[in-house]
Amino acid sequence: MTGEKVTEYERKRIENIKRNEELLASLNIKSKLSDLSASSKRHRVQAKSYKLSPEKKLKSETPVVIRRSLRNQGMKPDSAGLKDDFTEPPKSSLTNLKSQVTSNKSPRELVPISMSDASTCSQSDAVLVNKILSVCELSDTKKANGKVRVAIDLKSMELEPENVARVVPNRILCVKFFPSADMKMVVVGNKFGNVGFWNLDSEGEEGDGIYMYHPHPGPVSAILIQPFSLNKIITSCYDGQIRSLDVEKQTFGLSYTTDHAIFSMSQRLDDVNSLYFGEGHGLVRVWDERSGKSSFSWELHDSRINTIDFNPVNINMMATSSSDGTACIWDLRKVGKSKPKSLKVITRKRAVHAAYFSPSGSLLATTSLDDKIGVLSGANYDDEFMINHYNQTGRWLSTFKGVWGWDDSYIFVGNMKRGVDVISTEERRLVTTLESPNMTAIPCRFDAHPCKPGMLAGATSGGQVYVWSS
DNA sequence: CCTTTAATTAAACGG
DNA sequence: CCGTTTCCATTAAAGG
Repeated sequence: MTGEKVTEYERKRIENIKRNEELLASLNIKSKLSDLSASSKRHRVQAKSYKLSPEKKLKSETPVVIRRSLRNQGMKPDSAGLKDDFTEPPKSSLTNLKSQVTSNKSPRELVPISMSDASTCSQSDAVLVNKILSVCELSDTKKANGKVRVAIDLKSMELEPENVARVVPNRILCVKFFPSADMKMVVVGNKFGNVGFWNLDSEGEEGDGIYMYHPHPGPVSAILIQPFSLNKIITSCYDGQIRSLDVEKQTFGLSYTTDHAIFSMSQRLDDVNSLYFGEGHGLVRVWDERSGKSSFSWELHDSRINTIDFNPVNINMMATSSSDGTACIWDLRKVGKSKPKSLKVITRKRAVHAAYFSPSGSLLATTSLDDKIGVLSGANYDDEFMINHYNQTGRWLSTFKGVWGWDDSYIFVGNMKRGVDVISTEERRLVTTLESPNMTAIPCRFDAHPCKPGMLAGATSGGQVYVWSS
């Protein structure tokens, strides 16, 4: 699509600007170090009251180039990530200047990064590590990580003030609950490559339950958590990396790297060793984690793939949504050298940003920039009804993606008036909007807690997370 | 055709 | 409280 080329140009331009900025930042980084480290402590203290944040942004010295403070990007004062898709790597002066003030690894480097190196908070994260590992060590009989499928009462859903927090700075692109009923913990990824953890069960514990790391140099596009190995958290990045956090080893390992952006990632329930991700301008790649090889790659779209999802019941069925204006359902039963068989193509007027199967697998919800949410149903997904829904989030907000709740009844999607619209598939209309004075910004990305009915996390473009609960 | 510009938009920050 | 800054979306329209 022509839009893609504009984006490419834009990216290139921004990269150059960023590079200049990095150079300037390096020149006077020493004078800023004290300020940066001093204020990084305050960040956590104020994390739950974003409005009163005392953080000071580093004042820009020149109005021409776009400048962002390292702290504003959630980075340690000495770490910096550079991407070089379009030009030669910045050698010489910049590299040397940086090496004078840092011995830390850049998140761009193709090696594992330890959690402590990636941590952006001064406080110890031992409580977080212990929490995750202790739930992992529960005996199988005590474990409660089964996915629930129940009807919920929308009226019971509320947003308590203590379930609001700023977990990371800036724009959140993805949010995910740990798939365990023994935990109320969300993980988010933001535009700067930060991965933030928020333990909502941190009552009586030290700190506020919020921990932040910087394992990626760019936007985090997806988060996967293995239901049966909760200590393994996989993240993908626009800068072409997939990292796998092993909480036991306390390292963000590097699973895959490419020059192309990774916009989406998913996993089949029956195969935890394969990652499916959308790479570049329409490629779906299947990566075998154990062999470290790409088992398949298919050119399925003409533009970026925004979501990949698997039918929870018919496990060979995969749905993709793309900025080429289509959403597709694929049959993965016969994948040899050729592409999977296309079972269904939905064509929309504009980019499609999500296509998710319902919990029973019999419905497919699509969200498109053409201001419609579509629901496919029927034996071959031949029936479709559309709901008008304003999806123009503009430049500063992540796009809306309608997600399913705990059964096939409802789809949850953000709206531009700081509410969560709820669409009933039974009534085929918008039935209610979740609103709360505690929701002071627009929630764009959602995740329903797989084991706790009524618990829904909404994430904003300002780094906040709202956890609604019954 | 391809390339480039402008306009749009919400929220955090700071004076 | 209000003006400034954000700048990895997206599209339409203008320009070559």
